[in-house]
Amino acid sequence: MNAKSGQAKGGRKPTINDVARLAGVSKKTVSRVINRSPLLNDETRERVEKVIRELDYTPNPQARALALRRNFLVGLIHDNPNAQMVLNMQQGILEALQGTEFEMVVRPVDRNSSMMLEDVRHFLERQRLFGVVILPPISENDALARLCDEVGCRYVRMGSAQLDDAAHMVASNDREVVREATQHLIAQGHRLIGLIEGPDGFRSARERRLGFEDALKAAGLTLPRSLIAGGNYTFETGVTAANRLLDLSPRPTAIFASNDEMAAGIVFAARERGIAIPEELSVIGFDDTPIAAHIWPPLTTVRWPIVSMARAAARKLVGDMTGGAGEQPSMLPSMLIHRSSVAAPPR
Amino acid sequence: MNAKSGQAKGGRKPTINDVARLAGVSKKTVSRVINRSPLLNDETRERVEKVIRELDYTPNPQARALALRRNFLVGLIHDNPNAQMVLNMQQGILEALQGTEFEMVVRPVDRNSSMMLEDVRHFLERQRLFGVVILPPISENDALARLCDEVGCRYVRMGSAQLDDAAHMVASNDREVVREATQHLIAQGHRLIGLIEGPDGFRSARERRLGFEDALKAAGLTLPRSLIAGGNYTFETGVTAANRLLDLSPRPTAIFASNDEMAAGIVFAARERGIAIPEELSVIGFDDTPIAAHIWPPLTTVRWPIVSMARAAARKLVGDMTGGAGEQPSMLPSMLIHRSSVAAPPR
DNA sequence: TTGTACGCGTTATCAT
DNA sequence: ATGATAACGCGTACAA
Repeated sequence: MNAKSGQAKGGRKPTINDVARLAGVSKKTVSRVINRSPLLNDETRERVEKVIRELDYTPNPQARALALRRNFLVGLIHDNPNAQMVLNMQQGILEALQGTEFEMVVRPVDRNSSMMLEDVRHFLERQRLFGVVILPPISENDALARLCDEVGCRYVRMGSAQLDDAAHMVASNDREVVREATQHLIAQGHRLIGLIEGPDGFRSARERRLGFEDALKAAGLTLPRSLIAGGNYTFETGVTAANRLLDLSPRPTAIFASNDEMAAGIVFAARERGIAIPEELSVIGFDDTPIAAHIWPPLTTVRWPIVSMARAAARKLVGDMTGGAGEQPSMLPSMLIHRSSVAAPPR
Repeated sequence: MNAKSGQAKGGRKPTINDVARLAGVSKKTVSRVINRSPLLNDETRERVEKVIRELDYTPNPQARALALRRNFLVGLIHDNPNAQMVLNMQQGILEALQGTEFEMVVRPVDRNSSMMLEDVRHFLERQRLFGVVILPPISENDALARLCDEVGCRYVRMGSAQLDDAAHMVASNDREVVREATQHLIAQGHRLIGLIEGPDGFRSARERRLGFEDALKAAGLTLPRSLIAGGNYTFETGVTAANRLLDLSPRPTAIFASNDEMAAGIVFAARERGIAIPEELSVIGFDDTPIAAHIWPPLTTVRWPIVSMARAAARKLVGDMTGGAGEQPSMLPSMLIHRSSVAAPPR
């Protein structure tokens, strides 16, 4: 006679055996209830579910992971330097995982490390994650996506454009919304508009630049190379790039920066030089991170629907398990947020 | 004859059985090698380790979790609204976990929810975490710490003062460093110094206020109630509180804010009113989040050693396992960072 | 539709 | 010091 023949007691948490015994069925039947097997007598199911409720039974995740050779963990792979963005993504993912049996494990990677792919492979193979959500910019790495496929790990990538099929991608319409933003500047009367780009090789940088160019082209404006400054998505490079643009003569009357950090750098540089914003210089950023609203003047910027995107990505990942939150969108629109950093150019 | 009698092949990852067979020992012996059992023949150990290397064997975490009734996961419990701080903590924890078998799972909680404790209990009991790191301000909740004890989960709390014994706490010296910061203002000649507090019930808010008062008292200055404004650690409450203080007559010539967000609010409010910083108003913040360096003028502030604290906390948690990074400190000092928001008062 | 017997990969018990 | 055997809690062939 072993311990299991007794009632669940002594602090021991109830197991599937306890449920089976009390419900007068076999383990397998309980297992079927847990896993929502369709071929089950309704009556039996209800009896089992009743016992589950009474015992407050929850399946042991470790045991399930071993048997299924798959953990109930969703990984978040990122190499994003922007804290607010990463945290918003985490929030979105966690919202989607709310009430499910999934947990989120975070895995930062180093884009520039030669070991990156090997590290991730090791991670995925060892932990047997249910799936991963990959944040930009590392999400643009196709080799990483292929690696996930190889090791049999589901994935959803987030980014500024459709880099993958709908099942594996949640994107925003960066190009379109930047075109809108630039058109807004043009509509205010600006003709000499500078651009601070994101780093080479980033899809987001490219999309935003394309949108910028689209707007100028549509308005019949030319874009001299000198009005484009390179940045690295950091505040410091924003300052440097802004200084270069503000040294120009004639000086641009407006600048679009590919993200808020760099836009904050513009404001900083302008302030140092005594250039008034928006009276003498209009600025538009991108992301709508808190800094955009907290500097002076508050920045007109583009709001990336980060939380919704992350939520959609996570739902896409676990959707089939949790009984379908239905089809998840693969494209979520950004929108222009009007604050106080844009005005008509000085006359 | 079952599959295991063959060589490890066909993409199957090697198991402890493969190692045992090839090394000509039993599973248990391999297990002893993995778990660094002291009672082992050196010769045997080396033979096993050689096979482990050759096979590139790694123990299956899911199986270990089931057998040990303990997952190799470190939880991060937080209710912190400051993204940069949370992400820095994550970074510190991950640095400590680097190269170990541990992963980090993130768990935000709602301080104000009546279900908070129940949720966390459920989480801890289900996931059988190895341990958790608890971030402020939820780390100040003693009931949460007791809960961890109850369910047999190790924990380390982070905070602004020693709230627990050294094994369960990593703190900073907020009170002392705020005293220093305030003394710096006094040394510049300020006599009318305002304080924007953190929210009631936060230990950090209390410690920082005490440090502020310490300095005034030591300098023989009085602190009229009107010079203390309440805040909520948010930018917006910083603006509101600053406006109240700046309406005073005579107006304070310096303000210490209990965090950078609120300090940024002061700068914002001053800018709206045309009050020049630091010429007409000196400001000191706390935390040294990026915003402090990115607004104009760059903020003098206190740098919290967040990453180091988190690293120490995580090491404290897993230290006994990973072969001891030695004793971890329970107190890490903050330091004053001098930038451009402090000057002598106008005469 | 339901149950039996076994596998998942590891650690623990108790021998020797 | 080492090994045989039984847990750990759940899923799955395959039989009934």
